[in-house]
Amino acid sequence: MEEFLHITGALYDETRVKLLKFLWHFGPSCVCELQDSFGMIQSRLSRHLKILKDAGFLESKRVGRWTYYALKQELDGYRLCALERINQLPIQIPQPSKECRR
Amino acid sequence: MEEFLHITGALYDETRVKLLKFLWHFGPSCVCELQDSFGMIQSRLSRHLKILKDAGFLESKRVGRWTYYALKQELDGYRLCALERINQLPIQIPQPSKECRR
DNA sequence: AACATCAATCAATATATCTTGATTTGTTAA
DNA sequence: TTAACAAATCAAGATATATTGATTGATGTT
Repeated sequence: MEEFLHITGALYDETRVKLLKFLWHFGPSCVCELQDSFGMIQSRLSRHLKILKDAGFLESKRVGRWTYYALKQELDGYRLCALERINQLPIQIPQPSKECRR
Repeated sequence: MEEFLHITGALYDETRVKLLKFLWHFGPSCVCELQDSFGMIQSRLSRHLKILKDAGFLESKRVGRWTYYALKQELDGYRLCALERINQLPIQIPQPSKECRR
């Protein structure tokens, strides 16, 4: 139960849904890129990324000063089902910011 | 997006998850039965049932004084996927109360 | 009609979550 | 070592959700 609520809680936020779709489309991104793309301050994004990571959707890798977040490769049935649904949603996600891609 | 958040919001609550599993196992139930089984007051259950209904999981039918809530027959992909996951969860759900089954 | 029963809704409080700005931690470059 | 940058964490306030008890609405019974 605890894990299920953890997952659904992570999915119950517009920003996090958009982050999942963004990462699906554009691949691993550092926080500062997401900051640029989404026009949100750093602490806000860090928090949402942490929630998605803790819920088992994302993994992170530190490269130098940057931390890259990406969808986990092996998503189980329910998480995958949710992700597929999210990708079908007709929602606008921001474009990746070019200057921050490294 | 709105609908997706509506669905996930409905799933993000322990009582509602248990209600879904209960209704799956024991079929249509009136509010007063759920009241007995779950040991919760009426307004609390009414509210949760309304949320599940509005999110497209339940339908209700009035029979005399009683309102029976039941899982919708035609659940789409994502709702069905969530429901299957819920039924796999190793959680305790209350037994149906015998005196209120009519 | 008067009353009892079942359910929905409302108001108030409690609890949880989100957002922001500031601080702290970790890394790289000068 | 100092400075600059990227990210994580913390504290405070704002917003949303949950719970309770009371009220209202609807149905059935006497």
